[in-house]
Amino acid sequence: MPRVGLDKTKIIQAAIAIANEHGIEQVSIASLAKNLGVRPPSLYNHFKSLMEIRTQIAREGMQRLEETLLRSVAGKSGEDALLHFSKQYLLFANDHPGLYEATIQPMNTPDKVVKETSKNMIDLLIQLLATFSLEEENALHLVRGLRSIVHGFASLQRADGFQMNFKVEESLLYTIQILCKGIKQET
Amino acid sequence: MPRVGLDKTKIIQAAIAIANEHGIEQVSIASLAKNLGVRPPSLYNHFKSLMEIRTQIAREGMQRLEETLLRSVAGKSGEDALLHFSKQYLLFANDHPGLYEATIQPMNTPDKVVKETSKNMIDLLIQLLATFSLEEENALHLVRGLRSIVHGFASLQRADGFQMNFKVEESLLYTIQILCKGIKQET
DNA sequence: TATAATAACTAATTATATTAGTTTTGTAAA
DNA sequence: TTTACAAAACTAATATAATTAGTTATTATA
Repeated sequence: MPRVGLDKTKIIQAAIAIANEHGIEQVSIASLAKNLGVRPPSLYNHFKSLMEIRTQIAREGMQRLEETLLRSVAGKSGEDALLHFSKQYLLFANDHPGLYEATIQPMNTPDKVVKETSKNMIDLLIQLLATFSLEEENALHLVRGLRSIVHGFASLQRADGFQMNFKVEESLLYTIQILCKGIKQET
Repeated sequence: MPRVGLDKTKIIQAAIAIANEHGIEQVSIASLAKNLGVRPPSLYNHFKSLMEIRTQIAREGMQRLEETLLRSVAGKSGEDALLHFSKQYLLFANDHPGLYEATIQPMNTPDKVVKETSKNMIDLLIQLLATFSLEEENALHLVRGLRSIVHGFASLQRADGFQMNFKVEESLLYTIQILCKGIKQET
């Protein structure tokens, strides 16, 4: 019975690797145990349940995404900021598909940390829109619109909903540009 | 052993009901059997696997959604058509949450019928954008943008991603209006 | 060195999908 | 009307999953 030396961090890292390679639904106690060279019940020394592991993945995902987005708009404003925000959002979903997947699913399962990080991202978008000096209610409408656009692109892209042959990133940025044209006209 | 008189239609109807009430992930051989008053293996006389049942739900969902959308834009064009399209898309996702959920998931699982119906919806959006006489490449960008918007609103709404207190439908329609403002300026 | 915490284990429970093989029912032909 | 057959529904069994209870052994520390 040679001790493997597991801890929460190693388990979550393995879980994220599985999620990114094979999808979040492939993260199971069984697959994790096999990957870590351990029997399934051993994982219960570190986590209470599979759901707790999934929630932890979601937290990590949200936090890394938030950091990425914050970095993407540092020192930028207006349309420029929105374009960089959107581009990095899409890239993140592309580079860490399982992690991104995990961040969406558990909006059902209300985890405090996940929800709070999500709220931070909304606040960030509100800040980015501030440059356009919209009426408050309209700004909130557009925050939803922007979230929908980036999330929509991220998930439809992953789902291969876009079967056309030219770049998805271009489409996203073009859409944001057109939206900004409309916003500028509005104010 | 009194025969219950199951058939594919009744099974799928029960599955859709479960999906709409409790989510697509709650549609299982076990839950279906219980609902239909039958032992789990009996369902295999009608479907090869659970996946086949889920695929069938997705097909139904896509077909009903397509019909809804076609009806929503009959006799309309331009911005008006886009607004009605979007509104009905969101309503559909709202009224048939499980059915809508089913239509998204299996973009991974490539089912011919589902993909074809999906393509029809893209073609419909292309038609709707025709009024704006955009360059072809830009029109394709915006088709993706529009799909992302409606899908983004539908899924974020469902996931309770929108915790603010005013109407989601308004936000969607406002976003579409702003986008149209931008489109008109583009051409 | 002895002890206490705990990592990892085995064994067992419950729930799931699925397969094989059996019984029974309904229908259609003799 | 009877017979025969296709198929609906069943029982029994297998495989895999999550989880719990209880055991053993390792490691850190007192």
